[in-house]
Amino acid sequence: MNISKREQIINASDKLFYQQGFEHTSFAHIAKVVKISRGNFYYHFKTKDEILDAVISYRLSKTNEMLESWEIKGETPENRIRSFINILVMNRSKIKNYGCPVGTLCSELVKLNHPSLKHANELFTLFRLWLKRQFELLGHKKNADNLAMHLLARSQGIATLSSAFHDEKFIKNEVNDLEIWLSLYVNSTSKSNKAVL
Amino acid sequence: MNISKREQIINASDKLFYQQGFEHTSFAHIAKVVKISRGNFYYHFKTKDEILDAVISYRLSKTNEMLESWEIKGETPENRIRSFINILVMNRSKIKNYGCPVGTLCSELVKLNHPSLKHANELFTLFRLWLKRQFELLGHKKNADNLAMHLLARSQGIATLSSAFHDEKFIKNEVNDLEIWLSLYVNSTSKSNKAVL
DNA sequence: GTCTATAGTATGATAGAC
DNA sequence: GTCTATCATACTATAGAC
Repeated sequence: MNISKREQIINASDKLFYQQGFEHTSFAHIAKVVKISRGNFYYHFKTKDEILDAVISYRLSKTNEMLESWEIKGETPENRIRSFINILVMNRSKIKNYGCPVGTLCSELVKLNHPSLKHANELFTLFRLWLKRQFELLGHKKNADNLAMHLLARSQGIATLSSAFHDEKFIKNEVNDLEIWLSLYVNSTSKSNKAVL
Repeated sequence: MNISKREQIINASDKLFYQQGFEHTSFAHIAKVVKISRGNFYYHFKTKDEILDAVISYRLSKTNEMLESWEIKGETPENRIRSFINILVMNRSKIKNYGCPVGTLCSELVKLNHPSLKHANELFTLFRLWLKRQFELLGHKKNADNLAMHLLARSQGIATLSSAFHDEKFIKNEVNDLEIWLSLYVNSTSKSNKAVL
């Protein structure tokens, strides 16, 4: 199983951008990991922004795969949403160390006023639309997008504080709350539960 | 009213670190804003990390002042917590553009593995302990710290998504939910409301 | 496709004149 | 206290040999 140099670069960049941030990661650093010279680098990517876009595209396709697998695996919308909530627990160690890969990338690109922010944002939109559909299937037609955004925001906040305080246990506490929150929205109309956000 | 060059540097850095991020902001950039030469800079601060620490200390003292004013102004713990929630609305324009100054700084320092992360974290801790005290006064003795962390996380998530989607309206929606959430915790024991997180 | 060599720029930081 | 000049380093990026 041979993996192309290009893919190796994307994989390494994906990891490094997550762990060290985009700007802080240099060509030299990526080249060192992939074990190619800095000069050879430019055969594969002309600019650093090109790598960023490739990494975002890579993450988008991985995310799409994940959402599709949840779609197949989860028998009810509730179970599918639980799959989303559970990535916080599954990745708690990484999140504690580096935060959420989507949220921290977008935050950085916002500050850099980077043109690829919109591209990175598609990662959020992917989750947003997927969650929205699940909530619609639960009967929350009008409220679905708000609920999706609410759940995304809760997840982001959990990731931010977990990494700031370097606290894994906090994730479990909050995920527990999230699951209780979700159960209140299962098999209920959006009207009757408006107050329980 | 003369403001010292040192203070001018701290003010400018505070703003620039917030808007552009710490690493992305250079001495040259700060010097340009303050209108001093890059060389003169080193009379006031020996290293860039020294400025960061000064900025964090500055933010800590400003935050302390704010919390004390809420303490005096707010007649009930509920009102004081509402003051906290309302900074999201008050600063919604800045938050939309640059996120939360505390959260985004900590996120960046986490990625940089920067020694001043602990110092920056004191900003979170300041809010955390203050909120914890308010929840204790509301009768939630055992749950107070969890509630404080929960509220902090909710705020962080709101700020992150608002800036990622460049959406101000989302802040108002979520703040509305937060206020409903808070009202459920006013004059109630922690037991009876455990399920309404 | 991979390498070395190197250009050009910006950075953090220092020395010393005024 | 403020300035100019300068250094060493790291970076993105290019040119050209193999």
